[in-house]
Amino acid sequence: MKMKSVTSRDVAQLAGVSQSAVSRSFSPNASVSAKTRKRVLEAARQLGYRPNTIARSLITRSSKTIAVVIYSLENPFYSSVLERASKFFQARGYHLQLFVAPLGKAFDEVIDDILRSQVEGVLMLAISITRAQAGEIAAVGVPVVIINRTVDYEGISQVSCDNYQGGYWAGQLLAASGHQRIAFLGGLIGSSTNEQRQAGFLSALAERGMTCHGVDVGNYRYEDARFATRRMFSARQIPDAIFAANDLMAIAAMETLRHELGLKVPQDVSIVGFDDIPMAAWPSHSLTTLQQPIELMIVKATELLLNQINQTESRPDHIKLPVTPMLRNSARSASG
Amino acid sequence: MKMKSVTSRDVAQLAGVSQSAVSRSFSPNASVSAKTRKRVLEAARQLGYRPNTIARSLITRSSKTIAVVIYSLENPFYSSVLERASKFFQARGYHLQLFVAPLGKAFDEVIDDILRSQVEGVLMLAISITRAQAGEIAAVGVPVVIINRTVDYEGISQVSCDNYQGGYWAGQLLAASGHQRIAFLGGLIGSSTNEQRQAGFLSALAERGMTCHGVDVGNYRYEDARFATRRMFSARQIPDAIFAANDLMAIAAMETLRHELGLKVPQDVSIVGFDDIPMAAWPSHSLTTLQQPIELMIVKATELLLNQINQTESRPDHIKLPVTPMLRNSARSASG
DNA sequence: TTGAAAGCGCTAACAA
DNA sequence: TTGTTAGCGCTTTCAA
Repeated sequence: MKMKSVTSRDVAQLAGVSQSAVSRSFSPNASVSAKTRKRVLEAARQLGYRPNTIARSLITRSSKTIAVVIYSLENPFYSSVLERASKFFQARGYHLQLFVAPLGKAFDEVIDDILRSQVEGVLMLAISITRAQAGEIAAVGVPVVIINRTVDYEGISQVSCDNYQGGYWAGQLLAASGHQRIAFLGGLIGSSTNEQRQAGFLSALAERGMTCHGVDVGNYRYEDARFATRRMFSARQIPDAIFAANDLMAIAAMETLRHELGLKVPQDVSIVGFDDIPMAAWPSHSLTTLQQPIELMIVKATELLLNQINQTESRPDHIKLPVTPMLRNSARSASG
Repeated sequence: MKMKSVTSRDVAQLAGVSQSAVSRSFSPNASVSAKTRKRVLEAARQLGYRPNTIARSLITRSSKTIAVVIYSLENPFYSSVLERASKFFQARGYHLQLFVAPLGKAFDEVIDDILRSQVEGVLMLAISITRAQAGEIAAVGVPVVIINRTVDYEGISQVSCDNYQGGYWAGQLLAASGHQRIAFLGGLIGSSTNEQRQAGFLSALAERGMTCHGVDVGNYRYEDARFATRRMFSARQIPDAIFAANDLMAIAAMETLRHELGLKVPQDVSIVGFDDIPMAAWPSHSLTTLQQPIELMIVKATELLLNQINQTESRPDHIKLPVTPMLRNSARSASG
């Protein structure tokens, strides 16, 4: 659908000025007389002229575009992050280019794609990347901030919450309230968040001389977590508490226990989640969980990115933010 | 963060060929000898060269970018739509530029912004636009498809489900099962989906000689719907059924009734929603609802957009897809 | 098949 | 403050 497309030249002609006068009239602080600018803007209006961002980007070498890479939007936590990041960047005059990361090596092509599109920064949400991939991006000099994943590569900024501390708190809560068989419902295997949450959790148990009753994997997804729950509760010795590595899985476990296995939460089984998605606060679930400081994470991540883009204090950084326990009713606090 | 940035000229020099040979080597079907291309690609690899998409766009006048405009991601239905649309376009070599539409007249600026960025198409998700705004976009000649909103402007394609039919089905179900005081929990006032769902609903009631017991507004949002529910149930005569214009509000109503007002669903109050978001199928909610054919909507919308972009059969079109009733347990089917 | 040359629409020196 | 000029990095004629 190509149209004639009005150019600054057309406007210049109509306004009876030079083409650069038109350009200047559309630059916030360029030296143009008010009179010229007025004439130009009027001519532009008449012709329906709009500066071509692409041509501008080519010459200024700044696309004012940030790539946001996300794995999936199934988890409302990341919809929320995406929405806020989007508003944040828009307010600062940046465009967002959305990439849904495919699995496997197709991801390399996405990286290539991103790099070709001349974005000024990359924001990755819960995307695990390899050192090689990190290096490839860094070589081009595009600032990257990863939210909720740790990558073993300096030169890439990271923002996450204190996953270890969160896991530790969950373990401590469940152990202290007399649970005997505490299980872990894990997220994506090998993801840093999952490992850190699990490590904190295990260490809290260990401090009380306890070990984890069992581990299964739900890949941070609802359906997978339901299967995992069924497996866990088909054993002879069933857990009396579950720490799930995110809320979506915690709720999946809760639903399965209550509506499929006839168990009561928290009377028979306590459940603790992670994230504090909106559904965790829905009364039906009333999930005890660890709240991630989503707003603060966005602010930090975007600041980091923008600072690197604008060279002000451009060192990459690793930021770890505190989590907030949300005590609701899915885990009993005192018990026999 | 500007880098030296390797250009095709650098590659040409290293490979000992002309700059245009480099360009050709990166075009799928250009006439280059295998030998030349190999030499070029090798030189490119050595230098870490990647074709600059912006420069390419400028000359080919095709940005391979689609703007997606969304109002909010609070409703998982639209996260889901966004995720699928994103995958769909990525698979076809398009980039997605995400715009979260602000309210009020700031939206005009977003439109302007979109138009300046030379996108090849615009996909709007549940965005209400005025005739004036539609005209502005159409004047530039950028194809637009709106999902889930009707706009009174030919030249803009629309894809939605049969909202009227869905509302009608809900009204019929509730009326036929003996409910006496059926209320409507509305979405965004003035939105076409809301009006159509309500109209279908009312007409089903009217056919049975019934009228709507009451109407309140939840703006398609969870919290607003909770307030609306409290208002509805503080009246002397409380409803014995609610049709909510989307699932998020239906669940909000259900939560409020069960956990705040001590009413049973569906025994005391039946609830029907619209959308069939994942949470509707969660056993706790088990929400009877109308499923929108989300996959099909995306396919149709993206096809429409791509066809218009590529001039093949380029007429704008209005597509209305059928909804599927999902009978779960939030509405009783027979009653006294 | 290849290279030279002409721009895409704009910004940014540089003079005037 | 203005116009002229030279490109940004690429694709695409046009000849060779």
